[in-house]
Amino acid sequence: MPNLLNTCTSHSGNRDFNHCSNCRLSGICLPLSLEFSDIDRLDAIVQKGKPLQKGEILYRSGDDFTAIYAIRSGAIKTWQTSREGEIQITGFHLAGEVIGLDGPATNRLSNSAQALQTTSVCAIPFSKLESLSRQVPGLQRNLLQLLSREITSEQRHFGLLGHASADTRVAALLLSLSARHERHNLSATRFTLPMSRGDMANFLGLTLETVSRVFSRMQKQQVITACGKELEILDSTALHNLAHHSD
Amino acid sequence: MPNLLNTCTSHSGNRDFNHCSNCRLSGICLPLSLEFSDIDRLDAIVQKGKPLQKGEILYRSGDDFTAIYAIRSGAIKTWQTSREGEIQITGFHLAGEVIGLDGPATNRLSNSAQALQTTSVCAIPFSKLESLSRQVPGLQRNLLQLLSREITSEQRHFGLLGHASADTRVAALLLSLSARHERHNLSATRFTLPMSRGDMANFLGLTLETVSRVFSRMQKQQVITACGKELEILDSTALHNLAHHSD
DNA sequence: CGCCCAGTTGAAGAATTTCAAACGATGTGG
DNA sequence: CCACATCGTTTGAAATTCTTCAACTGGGCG
Repeated sequence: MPNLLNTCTSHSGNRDFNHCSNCRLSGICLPLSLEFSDIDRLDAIVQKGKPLQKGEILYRSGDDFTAIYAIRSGAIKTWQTSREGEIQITGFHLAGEVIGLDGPATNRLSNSAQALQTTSVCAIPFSKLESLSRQVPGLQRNLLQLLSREITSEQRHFGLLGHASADTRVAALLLSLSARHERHNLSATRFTLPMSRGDMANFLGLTLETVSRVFSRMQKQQVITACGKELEILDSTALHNLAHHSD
Repeated sequence: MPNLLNTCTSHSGNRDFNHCSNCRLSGICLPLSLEFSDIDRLDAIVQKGKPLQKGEILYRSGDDFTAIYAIRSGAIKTWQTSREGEIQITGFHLAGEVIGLDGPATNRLSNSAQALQTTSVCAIPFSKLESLSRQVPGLQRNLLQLLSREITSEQRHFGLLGHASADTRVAALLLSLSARHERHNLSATRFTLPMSRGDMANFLGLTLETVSRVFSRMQKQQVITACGKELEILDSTALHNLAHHSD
């Protein structure tokens, strides 16, 4: 399918989608509730690169931290590797979300990031963002909020990983994806999963087989329909019940 | 035991411990590598309260977010409550660590915080900190670093919760506490656990009984000695091996 | 055409949880 | 001062859930 958000990349008009002020994600991205003039200043430091192809690596664990990345379209997975080489997926990130927030900790990225499908991102050089946010309080606030949200969303994930059944974990992930689609006025009940079963499993602290079995069970119970990565949520109430640790 | 850090609270001398510049935690706390004059400006907004007693609540989930808290001494646990009322402990925090970083996300605290022992904290009003950090780039950097470190440390916890055995989880927690004691030039091999077995279990995504069994096993294998909350690490190599998922 | 990859399904196994009982320390009231 | 209740912890045995190992399927692609 064509990447609508990027059809304007080539021409130089001022009113194309290639500026924060016209980006349809400005309502949920870093520019949120900034003045127009401030958005333009942010816009000036943001670098729009060419789209990443599926499988392309955006950055690797250990890379110098220079920028954070706002996802314009597509999907990215981030992960860490333990000393023993085991990987742990730390998140799936969709349009409007910002990644690289682990960088300021040590000035090196601790996660790696890879496109799960064709994905375009805005790179926001961090030192420039830092100095701009010193001058634009609203931007400073948004930046801190971004980091803090990452903290709370990870903490919410603790609950899943710590105390939830396999059904609950899978249901929670599906609902989270669903909700994030809805924010973009996309269908909350029908969408395609950007990641493999194995990725879901890793993220959820399960095995691939368990995730597959949960999918089968949910289909048998008419809660979802899954054909490969195409997902339809048939009974969102039931899914919510599952996500909240009932049986 | 007397709380040395607070013996000076009453008199008004300039060179007591009641200022960031003289706090023995300044090497790991927010003032890290700031100029003296800037530390004084930070100092001016920091509020040192009276110590919390064991069990006292510092803040509750849902409270308005007004300040972050630096722990001067003692220990604090933070947790969240799910919709169903299940609690998930999100962290144990020792001297030199900062909590409340979940606040900026929504301007309400999503965690609750409770003292696990007598604990004194500095409250740092966030709006003042925000404006001061606009003027002091080093402070802005430290603040962002603080949030980012929280993100990475939580991500590291994912690995444990997702893919580690009970032994590994417990070993990792003990080593984490040990390392944090060492930073304060306290014994890395002998200290008292501030939290209950149940708290450890909850944090690690296990049951109280499992944690207890792991403790027993580790004692049988001469890796640790645990008498109630008094812990001694006998074989730190073995503990490290356990923490890295071997058997 | 045949290989490979992602996913599904089955059966056996392992680890943790659950349920239950008992312990020691601490604190309270008779 | 002792009996009794409580709390945090330990330990045992059974139950459960998830994992592991293995075989099989179907689509995509050289």
